[in-house]
Amino acid sequence: MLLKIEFESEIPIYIQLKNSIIDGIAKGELKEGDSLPSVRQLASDIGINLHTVNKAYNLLRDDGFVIMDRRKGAVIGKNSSMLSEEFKEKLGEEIRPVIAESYCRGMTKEEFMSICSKIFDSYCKEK
Amino acid sequence: MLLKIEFESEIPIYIQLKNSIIDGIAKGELKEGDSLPSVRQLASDIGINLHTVNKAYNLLRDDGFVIMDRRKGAVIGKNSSMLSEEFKEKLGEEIRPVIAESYCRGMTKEEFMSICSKIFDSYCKEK
Amino acid sequence: MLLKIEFESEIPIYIQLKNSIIDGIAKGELKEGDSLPSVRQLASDIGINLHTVNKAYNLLRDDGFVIMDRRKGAVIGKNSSMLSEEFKEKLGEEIRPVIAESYCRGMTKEEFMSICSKIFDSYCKEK
Amino acid sequence: MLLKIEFESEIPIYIQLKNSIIDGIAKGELKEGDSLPSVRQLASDIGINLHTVNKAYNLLRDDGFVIMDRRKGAVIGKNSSMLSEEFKEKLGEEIRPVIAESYCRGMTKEEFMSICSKIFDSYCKEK
DNA sequence: GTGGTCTAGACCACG
DNA sequence: GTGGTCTAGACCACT
Repeated sequence: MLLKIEFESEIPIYIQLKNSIIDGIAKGELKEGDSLPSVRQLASDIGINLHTVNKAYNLLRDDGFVIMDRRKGAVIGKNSSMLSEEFKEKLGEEIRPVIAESYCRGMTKEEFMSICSKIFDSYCKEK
Repeated sequence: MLLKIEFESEIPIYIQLKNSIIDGIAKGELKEGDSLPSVRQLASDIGINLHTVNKAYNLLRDDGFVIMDRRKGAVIGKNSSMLSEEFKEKLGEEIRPVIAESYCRGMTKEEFMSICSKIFDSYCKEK
Repeated sequence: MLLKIEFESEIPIYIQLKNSIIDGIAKGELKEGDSLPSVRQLASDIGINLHTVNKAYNLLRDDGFVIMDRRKGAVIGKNSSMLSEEFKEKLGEEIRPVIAESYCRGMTKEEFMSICSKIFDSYCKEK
Repeated sequence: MLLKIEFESEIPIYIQLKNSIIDGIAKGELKEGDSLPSVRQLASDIGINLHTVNKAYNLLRDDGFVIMDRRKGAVIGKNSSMLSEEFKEKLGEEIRPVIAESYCRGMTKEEFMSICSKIFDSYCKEK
């Protein structure tokens, strides 16, 4: 699996890293039981700080995507029953301003839905 | 129009403010030509620093939502033809990780689309 | 002569006004001896403050483009021998950063000179 | 590279700073990949506030001259394909009043073009 | 009165 | 140590 980090981006590296791994899980490239590279390994591979990788891993652990094992390091957990009401609320708050801006800029509902649909399909089909 | 700012939020105040105003435009509460409160007025109303308001206004100006009129201060601009390819790209990059996480957490495409649809309708119908 | 003022511009109105009048002189629309509208007249025509017009007129007077006559108001002066070394210096300082940026952005000398040439011709020919 | 700031000038410090850096790029003193001093460093060197430096850096970033690297701070970006139509328009509007005034003051086209030519060459030759 | 500029100092997120 | 955010208060240019 290939990790792309944009150091120029305004998005923090540890968030990009977290998103990349979730993206990998969504695409099926990372499956339950797969182990992630060690913090040190990944940090030196990408050329970033240890703390940065650590922070990403911890976030993934907090969200249930990853389980930290003392021997095996970080392994992908079983992603089930993670669809809490809390997440749905957070989701709504997150996409609301995006939708508002899209609407203001003149995007039709159809176009917006179409874009979402394509992205969603890019995960569903490959699995 | 009522502006809600959550000071405890991790989202910067000036971003919340910007989003609130775009939300107001999307809802039709703010229309082309309407003038916004002065930076000082709004700052004291909300209880924040005027520079924070200023930053939000400048971002809105850069995005074309607001025009700084030398006589009237900040007024809502005409939101037309702002649907650039650049924005669509940014939009895709912004929602992709949100969709990836939703998918990983077990959300179906139908459910996700339904949530988006409701939010979109909350703007469309009131217009 | 038609005066265009952009209230949304970042350029102060009194500067725009001054530039417009100089533009009119350059185009030959305003000639020596022509009288400008009264401060009150022009202010109400454009819909701006008296002080703003006054400021523009005073600048034009300071630069020798206009002479303030107690009876006739502001009249266009004779624009000759105003090519001081001081002005040439100021000119150089003013266009240097413009040229630097143009060059950095990849504009060739030919293209830049061509643009200048066309603008210059727009004044020369009409006279 | 030496930065000259005139505190008595009517031109805002952050604009002078921005122009100085673009000037440095044009002269070839600053090349792609070179990193700029940190905002704090530069601010204390020049003797101004760090926010003023920050504003200049952010403008340069918005214009594509500089990239904010999360690890290395501000670095000079690749200045290519920045010659948009938008810039050409802005350029024309910016130099038009300068040319108009020069013409009114009796400057010949040849003299004006000669001044521009010399300034342009001062950048070209050193590259 | 408006926004724009500059200063000063604080805290935080990031790496 | 980096830039980002926020506050506070000052002065100025513009209208």
